[in-house]
Amino acid sequence: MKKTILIYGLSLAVLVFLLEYFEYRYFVHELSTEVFVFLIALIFTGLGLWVGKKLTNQTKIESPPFEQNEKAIRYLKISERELEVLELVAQGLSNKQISDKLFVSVNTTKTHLSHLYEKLDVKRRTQAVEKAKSLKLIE
Amino acid sequence: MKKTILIYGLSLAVLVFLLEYFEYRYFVHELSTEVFVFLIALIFTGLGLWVGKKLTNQTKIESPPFEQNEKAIRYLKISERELEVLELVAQGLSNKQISDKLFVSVNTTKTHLSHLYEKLDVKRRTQAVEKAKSLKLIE
DNA sequence: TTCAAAATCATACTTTCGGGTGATTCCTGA
DNA sequence: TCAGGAATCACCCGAAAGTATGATTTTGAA
Repeated sequence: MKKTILIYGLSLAVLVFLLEYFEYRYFVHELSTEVFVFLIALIFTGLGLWVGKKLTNQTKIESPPFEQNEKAIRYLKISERELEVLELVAQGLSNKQISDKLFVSVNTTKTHLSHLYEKLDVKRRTQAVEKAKSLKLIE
Repeated sequence: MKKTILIYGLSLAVLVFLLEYFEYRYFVHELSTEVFVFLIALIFTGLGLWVGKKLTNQTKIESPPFEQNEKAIRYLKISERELEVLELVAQGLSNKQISDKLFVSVNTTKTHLSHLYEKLDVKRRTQAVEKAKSLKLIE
């Protein structure tokens, strides 16, 4: 951002400097003035476009990255382990597969899920995933 | 987009026209040429920014709205009815609820789902939703 | 018109989920 | 030290989901 503005300022300065340096009056008068104005306009339209692109690109890069809603997680009192289970559920794993990944029994996974459903106020895993994503608890 | 370009072109034309009209040579020579060039640069930088904003705004408005991947749907030979079921599954509905919404029996819903799982190459509804979303079959 | 795909439904069976209850261990903050 | 939350596990039961197979009807394209 700062760099962009700097480059823009420098371009302006360089242009003015070059005009001075080459005694542009003589040079310019060999071209038609319309052409000269047109060139300046073109160059600075380009610069404007470039600057605009730089500026908007930054906002684009800032928004997409996932930002977990930790306040909601705290508010809903969802524990670490429950969140882990939730993420695996969202990946489409079965309770058995989740249990194997976390090195616990299926019963444990089911207990975590029960608590999750209660906290999220849902009845099924698909709803839990849906809600968790809308609340940005998971990606 | 077309309008934006049109306005840009018109601005250029108007500028040139005005220069002619006011016999700009005399006018301009009363200002220093640096100032004149600077003004032109400023105006067209602004125009460039404006055009850039218009153009990127369009891409911003066009990208967020969901764009269904119809090629994938055709490629996977997923039928209309199957897609409907898929959407309802993604909303966290049970087979019973889906059946009621579509006025068919649970058996029918299950049949559609079986076909879907085969086409999407998954085993469970949560996986189907996951995959369908990543393929942009559904929102 | 004919053929294939799509949509519908059924029956039967297996697996997975989810609910309920209760127990143990560990850790932390009052 | 004591209460409470978190994590762990078990057992049972019923509901939901998924698999397999087969059948009928509708529909659209060749």
